[in-house]
Amino acid sequence: MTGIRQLADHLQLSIGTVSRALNGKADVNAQTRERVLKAAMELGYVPNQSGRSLRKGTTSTVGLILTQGNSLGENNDNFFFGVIHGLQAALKKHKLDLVLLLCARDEDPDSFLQRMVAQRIVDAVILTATRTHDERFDILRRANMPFVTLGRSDNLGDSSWIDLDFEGIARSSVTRLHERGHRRIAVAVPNVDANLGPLFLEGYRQGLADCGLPFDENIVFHAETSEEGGYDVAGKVLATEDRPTAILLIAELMSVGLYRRLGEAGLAPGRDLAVIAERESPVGRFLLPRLTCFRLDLDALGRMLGEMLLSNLPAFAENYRDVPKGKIWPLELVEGESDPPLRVRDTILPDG
Amino acid sequence: MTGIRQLADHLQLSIGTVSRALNGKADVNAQTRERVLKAAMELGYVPNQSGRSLRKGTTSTVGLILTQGNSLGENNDNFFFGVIHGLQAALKKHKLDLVLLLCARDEDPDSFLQRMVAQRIVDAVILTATRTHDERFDILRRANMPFVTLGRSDNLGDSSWIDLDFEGIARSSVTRLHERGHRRIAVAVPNVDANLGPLFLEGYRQGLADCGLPFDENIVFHAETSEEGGYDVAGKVLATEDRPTAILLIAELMSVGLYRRLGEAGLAPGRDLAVIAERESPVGRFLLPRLTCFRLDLDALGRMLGEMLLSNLPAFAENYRDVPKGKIWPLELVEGESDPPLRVRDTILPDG
DNA sequence: ACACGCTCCGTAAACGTTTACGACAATAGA
DNA sequence: TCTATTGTCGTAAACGTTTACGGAGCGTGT
Repeated sequence: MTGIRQLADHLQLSIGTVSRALNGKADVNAQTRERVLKAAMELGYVPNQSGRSLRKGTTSTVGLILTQGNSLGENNDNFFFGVIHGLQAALKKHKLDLVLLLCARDEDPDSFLQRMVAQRIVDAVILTATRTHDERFDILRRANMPFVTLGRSDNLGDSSWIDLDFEGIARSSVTRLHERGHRRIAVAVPNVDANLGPLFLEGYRQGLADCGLPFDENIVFHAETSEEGGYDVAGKVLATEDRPTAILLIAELMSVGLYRRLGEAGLAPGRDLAVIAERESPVGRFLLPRLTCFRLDLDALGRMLGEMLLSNLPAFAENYRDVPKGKIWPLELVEGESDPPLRVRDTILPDG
Repeated sequence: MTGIRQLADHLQLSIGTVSRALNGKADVNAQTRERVLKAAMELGYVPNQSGRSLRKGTTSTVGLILTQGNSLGENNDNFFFGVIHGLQAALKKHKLDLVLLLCARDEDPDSFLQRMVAQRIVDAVILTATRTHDERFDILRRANMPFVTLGRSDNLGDSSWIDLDFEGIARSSVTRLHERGHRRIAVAVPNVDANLGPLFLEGYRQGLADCGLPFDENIVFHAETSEEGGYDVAGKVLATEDRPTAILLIAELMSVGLYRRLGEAGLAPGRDLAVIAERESPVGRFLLPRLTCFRLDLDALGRMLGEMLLSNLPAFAENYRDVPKGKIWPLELVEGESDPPLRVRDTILPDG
């Protein structure tokens, strides 16, 4: 274990000078700085993080809080790793490291967060899987811990956030399906307290209103945002009287279970039930028929999330003045074959 | 921010006594300990991690190293979160925290690890996605950093490890398919340097030998362990002369792409090509036909991984003497409908 | 010759803990 | 009564850094 002490001894310098040389301070001779840098490289010296952060009062790491079961692991997994890539890129510019803090399944997310911030193991955090009303914001504000969120909430205050345009995609999906001849469109939303559920539903209602279609809560289904949830929803759809001809899924993974359930009933996705899902994924791309869904630039989203965070850190804020406080992230339709125009069967469609 | 100083002042005690009280040392009056604990709770005091770990020389956190693209994110995601659950349970008993350290896509995994261990931000690490020959072991040993690996390698030395029984499942899969009438069985292995590829292939060869079947490298396919990889493999299978009647997949996600490609060709998985995949997943469970695959107790695996790690930490080793050094983790067949007995078509099968 | 500024470097304090050590009182043993 | 022991607590050093401060050396301008 080579510390700054050993390095200084080896160089016949004081540790103060060595430290200043390594940290790029001005008052050190260019030549000796070279010597120090070279020796540090040779001896494999890396500053001890505990000592450094104790003195500086800052750890140079930010934490991405993941709550298992609600945001990751069970269902929408690959989403985060796309975001993380952009996030790391943004943080890297200022030599900030990212660590993932995973709340255990049996631990309360709020007290987990409390523990993490009190320990001061990170300088800032990124929150995901926001609830409609989220107490974690208060915890962070009390602890004076900078943060941004991926997801909105009703008590966000003036904190920074990014969220997907759930209203927009639900609304435009309804319109699209309407244009394709569908008059009875179902929707599947999560059965847990996640903020995106109400938003998606709101867009759905707006879309119905746009098209002059009635809202019927009998075809609003609540389910897990997983394959299993999709399977269950499909079962309910099949059991519905006046069966819908199309459905909007809040999570693309649901389509897998839905496809299966339809197949068991001898029905074909697309032909017998049009499907549009919230987000593009490798699974949806390789289903048959290919899933119609929405795409977003995960990398760019992650980068902006990182920049938002930086704009909240006093040390870097000056470089990020033009970063917005909040952002509704746009998604782009990816046409699959899962929502073809409604086939006219034995009768002419009522209004067209 | 309330530190131990404020706590001590508030209690009219010295910080030494307060610290000893909080840490459960013997030489402190039971009554004053109560007072301290109560006050700490009220003031919301949590020891500063930097100060604590600087003094103790230990951080009470272990790091799970994830290398994007190779182990997580792109493909086999939900696997890790099952393991992590058990892992956290094991570590929690000794108040150790788990952080996930995610190597950025554009960073070299080796230097990333080097940086992480040198900073001493964690006391120990868990390695995943082991390569056939993995230099990271040397890095860790040089740095005196305890570690365990999820996956074997040829230079493991006497380090602790757990790995899935890739040979076993490949071998038994071949036997199973042979019993069901298949004589020409293909296999798909990863196209990157991951240790599991050769192991899977070895089991495959053993299985062929057991059944008296010839090995034909024309039906050994190398591909990404993803949906896309499965799609590609299916294309190659279809283009093979003397087409195989069954295939073994190293990753369950490949089945999605494979199913699609078969569907495009008007063929049905199971009926026209029997499929067995390495691991159970929600996706496989809801495909049609349901995937035949192998199940393992992820939670138990994670727990054992945690215990192995603890047995390598001097502070806890005594409690974990009976933990083995290495373990080949067993998997159990889950029968789906993707590998039915081979239909006899116009001819009787050669040998029965 | 003197004052002054500049460059470069060493000194030492500080960050928040833990812990070895010693001090003191009270108790027990003789 | 004297000594030894035990229980409880305060003191201060230590962990590895960073950084405010001061000082030595040297050149420059007057």
